[in-house]
Amino acid sequence: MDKGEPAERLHGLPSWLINQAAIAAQRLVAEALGAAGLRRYHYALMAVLAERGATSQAELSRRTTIDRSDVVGAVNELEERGLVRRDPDTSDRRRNVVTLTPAGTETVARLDRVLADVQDTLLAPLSPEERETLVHLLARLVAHHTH
Amino acid sequence: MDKGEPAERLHGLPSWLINQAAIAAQRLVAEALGAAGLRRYHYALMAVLAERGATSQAELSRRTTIDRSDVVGAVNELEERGLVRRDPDTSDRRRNVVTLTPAGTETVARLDRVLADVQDTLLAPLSPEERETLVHLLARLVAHHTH
DNA sequence: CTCATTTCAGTTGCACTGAAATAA
DNA sequence: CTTATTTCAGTGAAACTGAAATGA
Repeated sequence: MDKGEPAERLHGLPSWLINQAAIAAQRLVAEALGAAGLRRYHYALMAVLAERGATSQAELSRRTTIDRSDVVGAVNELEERGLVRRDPDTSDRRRNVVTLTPAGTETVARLDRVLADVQDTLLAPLSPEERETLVHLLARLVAHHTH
Repeated sequence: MDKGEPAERLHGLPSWLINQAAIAAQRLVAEALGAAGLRRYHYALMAVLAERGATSQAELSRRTTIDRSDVVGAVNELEERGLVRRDPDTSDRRRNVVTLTPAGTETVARLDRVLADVQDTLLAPLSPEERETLVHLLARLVAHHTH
């Protein structure tokens, strides 16, 4: 597709590299999830539900960093597809409690495997030690900028 | 703002970490460039022009990874602000040759410094060696996924 | 009263697609 | 005839903003 190297000026900017890496990552992830008719937000929400069980929408927002208002829409779509249930919380009537359905549990387990493969494709050029280093450095960056 | 740690399931996904890092990076960059009334695409184009001098739009697209059609719009906006000129290429009449104006040269030099500060803020939690490692690993990832 | 939760309505920048017109 | 360049028109996911309604 594109010949012609990216400019050195941009290539030397960490923010640009991170962004280009994110574009590659998102393309691979979108492709993989798209095969299941889902998007990134859907998986993120289901992953949290698989990990924590029944969770309110506000809590889903915090655990995924997806905005509260976007959680609404994504949960709607998951509900339509029969992958989650949304029930009123009896102990706090402001809240909805979201739960994976059996179909949702099955789907997220399958997507876990699909996404594991995606990680492998994404990190293909790096050795296991380098992958670990990268993940560690990114985790520290992310922690620093989200606290 | 947000208490509540991100889910472990997501935190263990390199693609998720890269994405979160990109969100932080883009927020800082957008904030810095926004003060000058510009966006990321504008800087990327001007950085290439500063580095290479007069360049066609198709070549700008390749060097920035910005889509050809988006280059059109961004160059329009830079032209309106008097930061670049767009002249027909006499030797290939399909092409436009884009050049930085004196004001553009001045602006991009200023933004270079602003963005250098942004990189420092972005990488704040990492030591100089760690920054180098991160940049190196990301560069290899990006190279692998854009060739 | 203040704060948290859900929801709606809207915005913005970014990445991308498809196709037309022009010219190499 | 095929390919490259510019441009237009439009799409889509993602991240975000502001505010209303409800209830702790």
